[in-house]
Amino acid sequence: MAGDASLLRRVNTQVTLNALRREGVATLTRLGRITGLSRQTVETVLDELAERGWVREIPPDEGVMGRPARRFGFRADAGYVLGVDIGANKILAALADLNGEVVSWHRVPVSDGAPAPERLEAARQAALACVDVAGVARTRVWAVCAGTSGVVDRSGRVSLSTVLPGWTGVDLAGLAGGWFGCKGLAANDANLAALTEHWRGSAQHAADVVYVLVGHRVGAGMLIGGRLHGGRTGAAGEIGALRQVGWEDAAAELDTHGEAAAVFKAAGDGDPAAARAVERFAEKLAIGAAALVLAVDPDLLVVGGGYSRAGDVLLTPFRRHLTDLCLGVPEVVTSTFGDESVALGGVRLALDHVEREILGL
Amino acid sequence: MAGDASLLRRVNTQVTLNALRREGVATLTRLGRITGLSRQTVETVLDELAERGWVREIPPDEGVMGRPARRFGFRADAGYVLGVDIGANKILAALADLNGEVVSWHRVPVSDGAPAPERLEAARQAALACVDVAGVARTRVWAVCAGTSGVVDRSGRVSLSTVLPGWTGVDLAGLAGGWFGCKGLAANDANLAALTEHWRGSAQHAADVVYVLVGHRVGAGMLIGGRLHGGRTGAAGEIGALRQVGWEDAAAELDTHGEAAAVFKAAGDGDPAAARAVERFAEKLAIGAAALVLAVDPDLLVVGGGYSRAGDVLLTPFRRHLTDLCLGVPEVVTSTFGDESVALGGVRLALDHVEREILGL
DNA sequence: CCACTTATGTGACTCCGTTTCATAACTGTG
DNA sequence: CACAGTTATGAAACGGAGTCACATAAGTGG
Repeated sequence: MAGDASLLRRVNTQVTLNALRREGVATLTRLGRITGLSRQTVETVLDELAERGWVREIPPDEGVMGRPARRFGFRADAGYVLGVDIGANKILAALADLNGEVVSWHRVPVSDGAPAPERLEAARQAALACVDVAGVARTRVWAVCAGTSGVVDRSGRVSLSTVLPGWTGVDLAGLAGGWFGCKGLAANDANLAALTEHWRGSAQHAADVVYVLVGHRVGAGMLIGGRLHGGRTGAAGEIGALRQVGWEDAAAELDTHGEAAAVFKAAGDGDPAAARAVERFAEKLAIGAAALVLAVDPDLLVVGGGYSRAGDVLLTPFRRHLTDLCLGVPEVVTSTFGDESVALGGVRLALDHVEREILGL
Repeated sequence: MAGDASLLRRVNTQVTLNALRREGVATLTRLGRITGLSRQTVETVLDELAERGWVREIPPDEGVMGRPARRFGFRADAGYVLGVDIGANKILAALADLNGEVVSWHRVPVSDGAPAPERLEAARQAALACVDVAGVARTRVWAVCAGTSGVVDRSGRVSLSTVLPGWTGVDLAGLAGGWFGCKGLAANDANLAALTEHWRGSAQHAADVVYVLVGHRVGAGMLIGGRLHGGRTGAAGEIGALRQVGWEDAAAELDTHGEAAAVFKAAGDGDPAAARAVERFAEKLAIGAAALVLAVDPDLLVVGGGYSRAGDVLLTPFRRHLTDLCLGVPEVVTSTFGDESVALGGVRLALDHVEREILGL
């Protein structure tokens, strides 16, 4: 609780490292100015960090006035994190360095009805391949985070899945960690997508975000205070379970009109039957979204998932119904990421873990 | 961002002060053991705090072995905070010291239909009287927090009130601060009640709490991560606004059966008509509660407000319907506080402000 | 009154960070 | 190519904060 002098050093190390991560490469003097520390302090801190492998000294810049300054760079390649989206039809893995820059993608198809062991094996293969083709040693993966549809509890177990066969009860976090002998995490896909939008997408400046994942299945995730909010059992956002909301059959009903993309297209082209179907879908979507909006009153509502590509054809009626149902409607935007958002969210969550647990704080 | 030696002192001062607040009165040696600091450090810190008025030296304990130890006590009476519940029929003010111990209550009735200026004047009078009868100088009130029904935005303005006449648009926080020339805060009543339950009631060990305030009017508040979550506009929890939920008319419908307390009593005594009315009320309540539970998946659901005194007569059907509607139902308990919960929540919120802004951190 | 117990007081010491000033290592210009 | 100008490094002195060890003070209990 209390601190002695070493606390000061820990704090300043953290501050310096963060500054360097933002800068990429920086001289001692510059880091001193940024952090408010003296050059000497920054120097000893960086020498320590270099010894521990977090930071690397880089040859001085040439052709500038004055004595060449010692330069340091954050070793983003000291470790890696992996995000894996385990979906109904595909598995997508993303390997990123400690700056969160993705260095390798790997996608494999998987069948809708694949039993859990087959899906898990495919995920494992994809994860390993993603790392191997990047030429990264498997031991340098420090954390893995899997994302999937369904309810994922705090420990990373799938406690309920209605779409993937045999998926309920799978200990995703444990298994994913086992692939690389590192920390394993798991979370709901909509939650991870929300995290991605907050990290690099359209929700960057919002603290409280509701993300509605609209596709063949409809789900929702949320961020409260900039942090993922899963709730007691990981089921936060599962408003679709409420009969009065009817998310369960909204997509199913739309499907009766044909391929979803085609229905949206037809509606956009003025086909009245398709327009009515989209209208009904938008209304059902809006009821659930309204319940979430009224419950948490977010700064922003992000609509993502495959069907969000329909754009205004879906969004316009959706906004209209939402305005009808809510007191004050937050800004509604579409996701800026496609189907990489879940894997990227996994990268972000794994990175959060690494920053907290390994970089210390 | 970065810190020099004085940061260390600030941290350790904070730690020591917190320890002393928990202990009430403690010797230097004991504080040293608790905080992990050396006796010397604790001593200089406490001498500083004594000089600044936060802490007072207390005559040594007698009749114990060894050399008498210097003892210090937190000066809980250095400042005070005030919580004011501005309700439809009453105004209740609570004055508390810096330990949160209430030293004075003051209650005044107010008419249902009183216009805003009259209600505000009554609140002001109650607040001042509450302080005056306690013999506390008005200048020693460091923060005031008002609680009221309706939507209260971040700045403490009532942005929407459907029950109190002329209430929409009132700058409660500003006015309340003006009464004592100190910081003024304002929040929704259900939110404050939730805070009280988390502070001293049945929600002490829950991080995410939904509080449903059940009375003539039904409202909800919530805590996320132990902190009040108001949302963008302060409307978080206002699920009653959704037609599909029907909280608006739930209470109104119950009222057609007579005085609510009497209806609950009759239902408990086996009157079938009353039982049906309660059943319908419980169901409507449960639909909204289920929406909140599914949205945020809290650790705990607290049922409070006047009608919660009905106990199991209401709670049993409520729980049944909730179980029907939700995936996994959280623990459901009744509030441990009566109608003081809102004023107490005001005390807590004001205290939070004082701790953050004045005690520093 | 003396042994025992417990807390205080003091001085030396360590860490960490800052300031200051001299010095080093470049660029570019006459 | 020497020299002014610029920018960074290196070293030493210093001060704040915390710790440790040990001597000393002020009680209690027989």
